[in-house]
Amino acid sequence: MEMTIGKLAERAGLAASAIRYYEEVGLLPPPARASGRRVFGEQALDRLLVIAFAKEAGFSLREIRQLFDGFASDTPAGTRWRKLATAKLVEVEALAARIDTMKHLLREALRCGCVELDACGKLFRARAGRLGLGARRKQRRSVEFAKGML
Amino acid sequence: MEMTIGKLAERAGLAASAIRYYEEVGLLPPPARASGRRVFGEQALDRLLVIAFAKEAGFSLREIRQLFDGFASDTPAGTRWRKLATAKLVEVEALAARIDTMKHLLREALRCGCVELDACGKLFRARAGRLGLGARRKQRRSVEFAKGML
DNA sequence: GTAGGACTTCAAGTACGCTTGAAGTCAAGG
DNA sequence: CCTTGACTTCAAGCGTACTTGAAGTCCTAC
Repeated sequence: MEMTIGKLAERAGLAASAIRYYEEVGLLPPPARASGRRVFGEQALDRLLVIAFAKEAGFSLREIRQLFDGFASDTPAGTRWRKLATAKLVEVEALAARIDTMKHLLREALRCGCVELDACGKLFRARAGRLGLGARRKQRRSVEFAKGML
Repeated sequence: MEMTIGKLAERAGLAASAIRYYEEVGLLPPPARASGRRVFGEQALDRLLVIAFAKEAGFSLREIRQLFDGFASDTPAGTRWRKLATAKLVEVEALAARIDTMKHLLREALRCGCVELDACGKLFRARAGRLGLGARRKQRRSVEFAKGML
């Protein structure tokens, strides 16, 4: 029933350091201690499972905390997290569109017979507008979780 | 024909600091100087267009440099970059699948009537295996460019 | 001659999700 | 008693793609 951080880490498939980190950022409630060491119950594992699920679904740790906060002090009951999930779904769909663009670009590039680098550049000149070049669109990175790939 | 970094930045839709950064990491050849200041020709803009295209297609700056290196010392001619692009296409398709999973998870979550947080955790217990939980899959992040979202 | 604006360099900061290292503590086993 | 192993804390590091700030230089215009 009760376990040390090592056991919990093993069962959750995480590193112990990750669990400490989750605690530090408020994703996991501070567990009981036995002579300094953390002692976790089964609900800690449940929590980690929910976190894993949310991560899989595309939520950042910060967002997951908001999700959890939404559970606690809620209006009707489960309205807040539903809002967040819906918003995330929109983000994910936008991301899917983005991925689709990538696929098209890659296939297009593979079809073109570019051999020389700077020739390609000249090629792009003609249709630079399509890439938003010169448009100086301001970096609004509202899609928090996709940072690595914008 | 010749321009300062400010003009180039404006035409490319980038910040001047970004251009300096590209030069620093070897994406842009060091331009000529006039009393200390960088002086760029039109090909610099071409280069930036190619870089923008590659970024759009999902390549990291490091990968773009490899792409460029491939152009220089090549075997048949344009074989190396084609290899990289093909590999990237595979990565992107994997990513698309990942996004699809996210969509499914989100929709599933929205369908479920979870009201209490820890109840959800118990729910997940039953099918934890599906998430790879407890499997301790080692973080092999070969999909360099998608880091922000794993 | 001097103010302004655009440029220069270099170091450090940003966000995210952890990991790693150093130094110390604790209980059990030989 | 002393080693071993698992734990503790705290600080710093990693990787990506830049941005920001400080301090200095340079040309032009007034």
